[in-house]
Order: sequence, then structure tokens, then C-alpha cells
Amino acid sequence: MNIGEIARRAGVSRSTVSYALSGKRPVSAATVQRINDVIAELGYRPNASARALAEGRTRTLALVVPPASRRLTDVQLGFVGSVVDAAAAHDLDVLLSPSGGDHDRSFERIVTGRRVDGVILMEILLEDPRVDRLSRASVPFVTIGHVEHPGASWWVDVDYSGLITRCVHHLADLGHEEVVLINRSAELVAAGYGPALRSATGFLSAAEQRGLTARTVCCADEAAAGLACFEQIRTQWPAVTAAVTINEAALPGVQRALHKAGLEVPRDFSLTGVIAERLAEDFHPPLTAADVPAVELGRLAVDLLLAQIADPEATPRNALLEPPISLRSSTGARPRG
Amino acid sequence: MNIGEIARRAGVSRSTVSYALSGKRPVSAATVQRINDVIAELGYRPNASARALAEGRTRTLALVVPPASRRLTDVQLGFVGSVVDAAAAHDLDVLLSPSGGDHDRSFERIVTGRRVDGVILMEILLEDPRVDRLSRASVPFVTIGHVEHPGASWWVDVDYSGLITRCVHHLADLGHEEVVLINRSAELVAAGYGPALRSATGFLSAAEQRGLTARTVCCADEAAAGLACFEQIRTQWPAVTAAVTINEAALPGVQRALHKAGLEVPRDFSLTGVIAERLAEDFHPPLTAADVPAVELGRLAVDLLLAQIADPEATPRNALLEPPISLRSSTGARPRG
DNA sequence: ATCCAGCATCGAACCGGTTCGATGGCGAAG
DNA sequence: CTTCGCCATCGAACCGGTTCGATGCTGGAT
Repeated sequence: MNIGEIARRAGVSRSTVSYALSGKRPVSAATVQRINDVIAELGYRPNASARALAEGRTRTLALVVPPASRRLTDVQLGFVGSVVDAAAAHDLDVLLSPSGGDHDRSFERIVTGRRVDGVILMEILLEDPRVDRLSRASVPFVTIGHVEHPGASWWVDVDYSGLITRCVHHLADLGHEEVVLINRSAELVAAGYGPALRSATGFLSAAEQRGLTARTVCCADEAAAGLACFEQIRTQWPAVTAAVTINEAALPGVQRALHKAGLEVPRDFSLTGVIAERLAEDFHPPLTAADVPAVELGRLAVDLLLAQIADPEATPRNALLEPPISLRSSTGARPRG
Repeated sequence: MNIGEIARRAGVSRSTVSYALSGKRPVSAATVQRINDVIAELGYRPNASARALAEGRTRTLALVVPPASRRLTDVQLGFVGSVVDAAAAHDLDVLLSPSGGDHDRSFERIVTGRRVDGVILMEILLEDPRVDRLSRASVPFVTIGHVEHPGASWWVDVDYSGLITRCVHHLADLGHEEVVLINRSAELVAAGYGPALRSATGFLSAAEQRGLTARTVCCADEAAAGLACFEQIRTQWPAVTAAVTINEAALPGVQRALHKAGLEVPRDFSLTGVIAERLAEDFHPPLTAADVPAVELGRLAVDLLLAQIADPEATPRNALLEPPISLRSSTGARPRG
């Protein structure tokens, strides 16, 4: 069941078997044939640990995800799936490491245990200790999202600020004068979660530029909070005629609140934002929104990571995607009060 | 950066360092202290591959998931999260392996490459070739879900048939006479997906037992399909007054269809089934439904797997959970036609 | 003073691959 | 017929840990 056994049965040395499998040195066709026969017969496959030890690489990537207690959003789920798929396309395995708490033994194991060839970090904060940790440990890594001062690091991200800006311009073009941003939870904002903060600044500056009255609220990532949040908006700022959101989990609640208030979208109220495509299309009516290209981001992250692993000294690369806003049917002209 | 370097700096042999770390043989307190100081100073951590090779175990579990193309349901997502968390609690890492296609190189790597100590398989079919593959390879594994003839294998599952039966009885008790099962997609049923088939048989036999008229439909796992499906039900079987479902993805569509048809739940129509708790509560009104205990199942699967790894010869264990039906507010007495 | 037990430590073998330098055999060239 | 070179293969070292048997040293009992 190991390479020595294969060698013995094929009547060759262990190194010959190794070369026959890797093709790194020529081996005669007859010998290769014999070795392959034995391997097929015994169903042999090299021991991954031994190979990793000898080669100095594990053919494994780590994907650091938020702990399960924090439910994944649709967008995050898209990242995980696409990273796994992209890695599989390169015959790489993916190790999942829950991180975000304080103990983070799993993260430490991965960083220092040479358990993986590289790391993909998602859900990062503007100031993220894990980024520093990986830099110091000189482990190749790519972040999905970027810290405030990325310096010389590799990352891919969606331009939340830019997208939100475009949403605001879109609403301004339609004549809206008072708009609200329904952000992610207050905890995430307080923690320094990039998309939430960049969305807020983008929203405010775009609104100012267009002379709109801008309101922002944080909303916990759940339907019930979405409902409560929307009702509060109606009470507190009755002149608001449009909302921009990046909070996917709140959408069902917002939908219900709209219904309860007897508001029809987009006739009475416009809704847009940055939302996973599937959710945007499940909404009623389908949301005019920027679809987060989760699949592309995941694939891109793997590509960058592999480039970095191949040449750790290469100058860092990054990608800031700004997907187009898909015009569906949730935005319309400001209702005449 | 390796154990030899630590040994040299601490002035001891490599084996002493190893014993100091593992505690498998006594080492004097003074020596342990010295070794720990050196380790702390250099930030040493044993190479995972080398350790795996020497110990013959990788301290890693594999979780076989459906390929990303098939979107994960909320329940499946719950499995992934809880398995990862439960594994982390035991200081184990989790390797994600997408499987379900035909080539499945990732799956083969894991099965034969001794890359992991055990495998957790989810989304299994009544006849699942992967189960046989793992059995033959004598890799410890636990399935979430069970094949038709589990024989001597380890598994955990939810008793879909039993739960659906209870839903039917619940509706019968409320006086409903014609009920429909909104199942998962026709492809899944055709592929032999356990929960879908067991739900159908449980539904039909319970309905027969109570003398109800039973209808069943398959519905693709998406909101649009849920809407279309529900409208078709209304047209085709106008006497249906209650639905039972296990299709989470269809729910938003069903909700919209109810609204479009001007039906109020539960006054005009009752809805129940087996649904992730979060989705049941996000529905309007909250669904009376059996919450799939995804977290408990995941934890249980890890526990069983560890027991099996510890003693591969142990007699297989399994668990068939039947969570209580949470009475919320989506079921009521049959409307008087 | 001698012997023995037991503790602390060491050295070597082993896990299962990869890789490098060396070697044997063969055909072609001189 | 010798020599050169190349192709195919071999043997040994190495990756970085773990583990087992052996050994030196110390102290207490006799």
C-alpha cells in the first residue's frame, strides 16, 4: 500500500516508481506500463502527508470563514462555494478555518503549522489583526475585502463605496430628495467591517454631492430587525422615499414592512443597493441592485493566491470590481407627496 | 524552525523536545521550562505534515458537500457550520470536498490519499455509490442522512417520514380533507434523494390512514418555481386547503402566490412542513413546522465519527432524530368552503 | 561500600514519499 | 574493437516529526 510495495511488485526501485508517476525524469514505456498495472491492481495512491513533507507543500489552501454562530449571508456563501470550486479546478483541497472569536486556535494552527500553502481571508475589518498575523508569519494570503491601508498585500474586493454612490445617483436622477441607507448591524460597524463603513461614507458623500437629505441606520442581520428598522424609518423620517441597502438578511423583513404599510414598490417607495443576484431576483418586485459577483471574486482570489505562492516575491496584485447595476423593477420616480 | 533547531538551542535531544511537548514521557521541570522558553522565543509550531506522517493520523476530517453550482439550502448550511464548529472544539480541521459530479477527483483524493482521518458525507441518496466507495476503502465515515439499506454503517438523520406523518395528522386533526405535499425538485426525486422520497411515502401513507385526499408535486428549489407551483396547485386541485413542504427555497414564492391569490394564512390556507427554524420564523405568519436540528445533527455526526476513528471495529451506531413540531401560527382549521 | 531502582535523557529507526548524484548497459561513432 | 554519450534505473539522503530501547546518573536500602 506504499510506494515501496509498488516498487517491489513491479521489480523496480522506489525512485523509479516516483519518477514514473511524476514524469520528472524519463522512464521507459515498458516500465511505466508495469508500474501502472501494479498501481491499478492495488488501487495505490501516494500518502498525502508524506508527499507534503517531502515536497514542502501541501496542495491545500485555507479559507478562513466567520464562525458558524454568525450566519453566513448569501454573498459569503457564494465566496465559499466559488473558492472551493476554483481550488478543485487546480486539484487543490480547501481547509475551512472558523475564525473571528478570540481563541482562534484553528487559525493559529493554520498560520504556523505549515498546514496549507496559502490562505484566503474573508470578512475582514478595516483594521484586521489577522492580516498582520499572516504578514508576520510570511504565509501567502489573499483577502476578499481589503484593510484600510492595504500596503503591500494581495486582495480582491467589490467597490462598495462606488456602487453605493451609483445607487444614490440613480435615485437622485429619479428625483428622490430624502434617502436612507439600511446598513449592516451596529456591531459590524463598530467592529470596523469594511463594506459597512465604505458604504456609509460613499452614501453620505454622494448624497451631499447631489444635495439629498441622507439618513443612515444600522440593522441587525435578520428579518425581524429589517421589519422593525423599516417601520422606524417611516415614523422618524416620513419624507424618505427611497432606501439603499447592503443588508441581505433584512430584506424579507423590509418586504413585509412595505406590505404592512401598504406601500407598493416602486410606485410609493424605491429600493436598491448591493445584493446577491439570487436574492435580488427573489424579491418582489425584483430589485434594481448591484449584484455582488461572488463567484468571480472567489475565483480571482484563488488565482491571485496561486500566483503569490508561485512567486512570493512578486509585487502584490489586487482587484477592485465594480459590477454594473442591474436595472430590474424596484426603483422609480419619486412619488409626489 | 524545526524540532532539531529547538533541541539544539535548548541543549537537549530532539526526542526530549518531542516528549516535553506531548507529555508522553516525563521530562524534568527545568528542561521543560527551557524548551518552552526557546519555543516561545522562536514561535515554533510542529510541522503538521511531518507529524501526520509519523503519527499515522492527520487530525483532519473531510466534509463532502454538494458542488457549489447546487446552491446550499439553509439546512445544509447549518450542517456545514456545525460540523466545522464541532470539529474545531476537538482541535480538528475540516477539509471541504465538493462532490456529486461524475469525475470527483477531490473525493478520490480524500478517499485513497489518507488525507483525512474520517469523512462526513451529506446529501446522500438512497443508493449512494460514495457510501460503497468509502466502505470498500475502509475509511471511517458517517453520513448525514442514510441510504436505503444502511447495513453496518454509521449515520445520523432526521426522520422525515415520521415528521411529515405528524404534519399530516396535525392537518387532519384540524379538519383538512385534501392536502398537498410540495416536495423538492423532480431531479432530486429522480436521483433518489432520501428526504424527498421518504417524505413522499410518509405523506401518502399518513394521508391514506386518515382518509385524506393526497396530492404531491415536485418543485424546483427556487422562489419562482414555488410561485408557479402553488398557482398550479390552486388551478388543478382547488379543494386543497393545506400544504406540507420540505422545500425551503420555494417558500418565498409560495408566500407571494398566497398573497397574489388573496389567501390569508392560516384563515384561508394552512402551511406546514419540515423547515429550518430561521426560515420558519421569517415567514409571515411564522410557520408551524418541524425545525431541522441541523446544529445537533452536525455535532452528533462529528461525535460518531470520532468514536468510530477511535475504535473502527466498534459496532456501528446511528441516530434518527425526530424533533418536535413547533406550533407557530401557519395552521388552522379547514376553511368552510 | 555496593547494589538496585527509577528518573531523565539520548540515539536510532521509522513514517512514505521526493530528489540528486552515481552507475550500468547499450548503440553509434571513430 | 574501443570509446564516448545517453538513457534508464538505482541507492542514499532528506523532509520533520514520533517512539522505542538503551543508558547514565542519582539516591536509598542493605
